[in-house]
Amino acid sequence: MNNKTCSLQTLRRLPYYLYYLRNADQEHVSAATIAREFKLNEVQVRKDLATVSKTGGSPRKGFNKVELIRDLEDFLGYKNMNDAVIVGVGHLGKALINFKGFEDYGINIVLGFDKKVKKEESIGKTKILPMVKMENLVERMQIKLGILTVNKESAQPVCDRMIRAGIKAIWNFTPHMLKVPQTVLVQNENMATSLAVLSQHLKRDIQKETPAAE
Amino acid sequence: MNNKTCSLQTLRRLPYYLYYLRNADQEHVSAATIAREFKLNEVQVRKDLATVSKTGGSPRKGFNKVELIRDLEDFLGYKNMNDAVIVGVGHLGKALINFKGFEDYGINIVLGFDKKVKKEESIGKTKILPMVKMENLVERMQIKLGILTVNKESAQPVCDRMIRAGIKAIWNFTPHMLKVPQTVLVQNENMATSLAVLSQHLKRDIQKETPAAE
DNA sequence: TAGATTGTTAATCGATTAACAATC
DNA sequence: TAGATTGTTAATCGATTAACAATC
Repeated sequence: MNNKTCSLQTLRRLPYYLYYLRNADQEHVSAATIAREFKLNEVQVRKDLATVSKTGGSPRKGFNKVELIRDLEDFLGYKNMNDAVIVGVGHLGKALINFKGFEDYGINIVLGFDKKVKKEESIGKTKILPMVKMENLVERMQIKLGILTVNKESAQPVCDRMIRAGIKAIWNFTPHMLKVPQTVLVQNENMATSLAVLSQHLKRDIQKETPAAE
Repeated sequence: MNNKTCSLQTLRRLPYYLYYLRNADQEHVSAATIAREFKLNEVQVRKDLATVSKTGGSPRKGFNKVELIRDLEDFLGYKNMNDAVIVGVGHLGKALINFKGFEDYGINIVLGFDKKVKKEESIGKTKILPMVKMENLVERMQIKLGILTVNKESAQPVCDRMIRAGIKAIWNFTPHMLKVPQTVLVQNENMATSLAVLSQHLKRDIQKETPAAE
């Protein structure tokens, strides 16, 4: 069992490695190759891999791809599927439900809830139910992961309800900064953050024409 | 004109401050208040604000809300709207086009392109056109920002076409690691990264029941 | 005035990078 | 064997936090 911890930075890089490995066709992959692919420092990748790999790599060859994939999946907890519910089935909610590929990340959206839904609907294999059914089902099915795609006005009240029902981790797509107890983790997927980086680049772009001397 | 630069970390925090201020109703806001709201260190917020604020805050009162909002918007480049195109109008693309609120971040999605679209369609005010029209229009309208929501197989080729047409910043929603020239910025919106943090929390959760002694 | 708050300089902390020995 | 590659210890770098003087 791999119980090592790693820094948040490392944790964020790991899915990239995993994606690369899953699409690679060599039998062995070296840290140097991965570093080149993602324009990262070689030592950094080596350290990252050292924390997740159980067998370690071999000099001259690198890491066995299949083993390393397994170790990454295990470390990231992708092995035992996490059931998730999604609350707020608007455009974004629908897009997430339709997104093929969550399974690759150990996520299984089992149910959706929306206040506008009056009686059971379906999107693919996912059932969409009225909000009133939420607490009961989350509790009974012992679901720990909630995806929040309601509008910002409903964000906090809906979040509170999810937590009361037993949700332990919330993937928050609203711009609202949720107030939660310490035991609950909120992962903000904040568009504004990315946009800030992009606008900044576009803004500076004009000035970059004349690079600073020395 | 505010040409100061700031660290990437700071840049990422700024949109949060802006959101908070836009929804605040006091006339003055102190760094301490903001720090409390986002559970950040007070000095950190003070420093962040110091880099963007032109007039600075006043002792005892804090920052004038309206001025600070203006300074943040200016610093982030939200003042002069960035026109953007979106390529790939599937579920996610549609969700982004329908997302009200990009205007708050200085982004204006003017056109969408999709290979499945044969003749002009519309989603709200946004026109969706066939892929073949892309290069020509991006070039003529001098659009610098592209949102990439195609499937991973098309990601690189479509990205190349966008760059050839003059796109300088790409908001990449595909899991593919795009290869781009140095002058082009790619901002990855990678679901896998967030999911890694969430799964990790859920996985560790079980072990946390018994906290380590000392 | 007193004290809340700003802005800044110095200390700390953590993550990245460099250097290098170990190994197949 | 030689050398590519791993894994680790030490040095560097940058960001966060602490301490404090300035000010309304």
